[in-house]
Amino acid sequence: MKEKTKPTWTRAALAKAVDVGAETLRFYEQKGLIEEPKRSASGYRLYGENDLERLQFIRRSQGLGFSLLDIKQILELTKNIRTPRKKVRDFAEARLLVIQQKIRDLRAMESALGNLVRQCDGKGPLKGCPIADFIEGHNSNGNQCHE
Amino acid sequence: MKEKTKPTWTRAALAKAVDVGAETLRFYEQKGLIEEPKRSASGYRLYGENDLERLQFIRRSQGLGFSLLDIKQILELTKNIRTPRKKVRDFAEARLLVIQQKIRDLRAMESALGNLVRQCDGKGPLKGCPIADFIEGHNSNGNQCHE
DNA sequence: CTTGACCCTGTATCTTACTACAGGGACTAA
DNA sequence: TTAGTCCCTGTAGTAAGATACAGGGTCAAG
Repeated sequence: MKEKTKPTWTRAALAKAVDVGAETLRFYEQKGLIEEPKRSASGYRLYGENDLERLQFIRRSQGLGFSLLDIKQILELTKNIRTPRKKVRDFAEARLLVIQQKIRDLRAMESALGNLVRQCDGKGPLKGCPIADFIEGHNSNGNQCHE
Repeated sequence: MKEKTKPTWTRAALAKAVDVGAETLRFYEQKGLIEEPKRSASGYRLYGENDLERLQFIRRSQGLGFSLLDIKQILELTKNIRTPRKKVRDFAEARLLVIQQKIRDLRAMESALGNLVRQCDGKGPLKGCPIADFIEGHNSNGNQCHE
């Protein structure tokens, strides 16, 4: 419990630092995604380093397609040192499967679009259309494609 | 323009086949994501194979984090054989960048969670906590973790 | 020839994740 | 001391993506 001079932010300052709206911080607080911050004498919220980190985690996780509820659960699980080991492990394993499936799906789409970009280079007729293939569920039939 | 006996579905049947609610089909139709289907004499919607495929594409794309608007745009682009080549290519290229970034982010999370699963195997103390690392923005400091 | 499952239209409601007031207090700079 | 810009609380509104409901027509089985 060392007590070095922790930097603090006001609401708008923290919001700016993590690139969210100031109101969003109040919203996250209501939803239990961030802790209730300390207050100044006049009742202003005063945020610390930990709030900054937590918010950055929230935004990164959202970017990966997790809902605020998902994020809340993983934060609750991991913030508590007393959480049983197995619970954290099971949660992480379940998430891992979801993530791995997403990666597989994205790679399929990447490959389909990558082919399109390579083949649709703007000249000559096409042999097949990877987008059309993808739309039709990865059946590789040589359709006509974009003139 | 061959006219083989195309299978048709009613609204509920198609909805079941692609695992969405029946009302969702009407919603997608309103939003222009699927074409207005043919109607029976009494006004019932009659869907065909192409509707099935399109809906499967929509659901896959949604699973990859694309909005209905994104999906509508790519469908509109690709359905029209007359779409200029360059437009399709540019769109695909932009999408490709987004997809590749998502894959990178997901892999970072996969790796963090994968480490957690391997290290938090339920026995002994931990050297570090990959979830905590991820929360703190990939700084690898050896924190305590879940007892 | 009725019952029950489906269909039609139009509109209303719900969830998630914000975003925007309204009405008032606090702090800073001139 | 008076703007101007922040802050407070509570509540209302928005956009996306469905999902439900009201009031009625259709159709196949028994």
